[in-house]
Amino acid sequence: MMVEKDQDLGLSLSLSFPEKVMTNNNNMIRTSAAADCSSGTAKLQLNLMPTLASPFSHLLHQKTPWSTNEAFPSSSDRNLEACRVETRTFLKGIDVNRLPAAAADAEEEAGVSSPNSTLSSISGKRCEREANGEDLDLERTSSRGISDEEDGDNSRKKLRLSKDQSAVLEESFKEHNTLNPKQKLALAKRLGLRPRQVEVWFQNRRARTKLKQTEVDCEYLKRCCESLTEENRRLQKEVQELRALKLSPQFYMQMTPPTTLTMCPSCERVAVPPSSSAAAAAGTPADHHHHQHRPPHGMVPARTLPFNPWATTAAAATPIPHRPFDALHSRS
DNA sequence: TCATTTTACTAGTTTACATCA
DNA sequence: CCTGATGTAAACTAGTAAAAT
Repeated sequence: MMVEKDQDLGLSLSLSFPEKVMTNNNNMIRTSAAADCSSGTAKLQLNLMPTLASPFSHLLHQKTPWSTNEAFPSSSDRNLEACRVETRTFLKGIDVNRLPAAAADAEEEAGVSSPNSTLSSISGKRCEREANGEDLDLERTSSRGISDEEDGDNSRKKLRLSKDQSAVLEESFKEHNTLNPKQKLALAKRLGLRPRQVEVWFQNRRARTKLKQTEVDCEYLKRCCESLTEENRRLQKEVQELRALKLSPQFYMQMTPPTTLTMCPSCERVAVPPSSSAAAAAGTPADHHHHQHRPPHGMVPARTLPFNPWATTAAAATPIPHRPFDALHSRS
């Protein structure tokens, strides 16, 4: 899990989306997530890859848990559904999805690759193609694999795919989430489906994939937002406390103005200017270390105070905590 | 180079079907 | 057993972008 490292998210989070994720049709779905889809949306298991700049940019072709049959949607649901379909099929004694061989061959011979231009399509730009009434009739009959009397009404029958058909389609989808015309025809022939059905299945499958991805992305961004909000809250509080301390006269009298402070980039200790006699007498960082700590060029101290609460002394050799505020707390 | 057509896709919707209370 | 609500998947529609003509 990437988001469990909240402290990493705090300041160095990069929320970049994959390039063209929503614009390039071909690449769009290739973004994927390693989500545990067996749990739907509630238990999204973010497997967001920390090595990538964007957690959303891993490819679908990578084997993700939920791109497999058993994980998407859920193994139980799918198996259950498959069992249902199988039972139905068995009871009916005929697989209604099976396309009559002649029809399948006819469609294959047509060699049409376009979804909407396929004669198999009753949808899409159908009206433009309705001139081919003969082929449409063939389509209508063969697509349902049912008798002509049922074909009379305009209600479209939705025929669930069998377990085997779904499995093969899933397998194929794992290999490539889009199909070229040849693959589509081959798959349709193998499964006894119309190419249009195979195509629709892939379209819907891509849509489901994307939906899942969106859910994962949403979850991730939500967590990022929470983390950043928390960090922001913490920093605001810190600022407030620092301001309060700064306004306190007691503190103010003891404190060297921040402009006189410098921090050694190598040891991250705060140094006082060498002009400070008190600091020099106390054996200040200047002599604990390999080089002189001076205020940055052009930074003239507004005033020199005898005691610098932030400066380390030789006696107190412990490194100053990274945050001055923490140092102040530890002193009190 | 520009206009038109074709192709392949997406997002959103509809519909049929299964399940469950 | 019936019925309505609900979820899911197959199928559809409208639209877009890119390639082809």
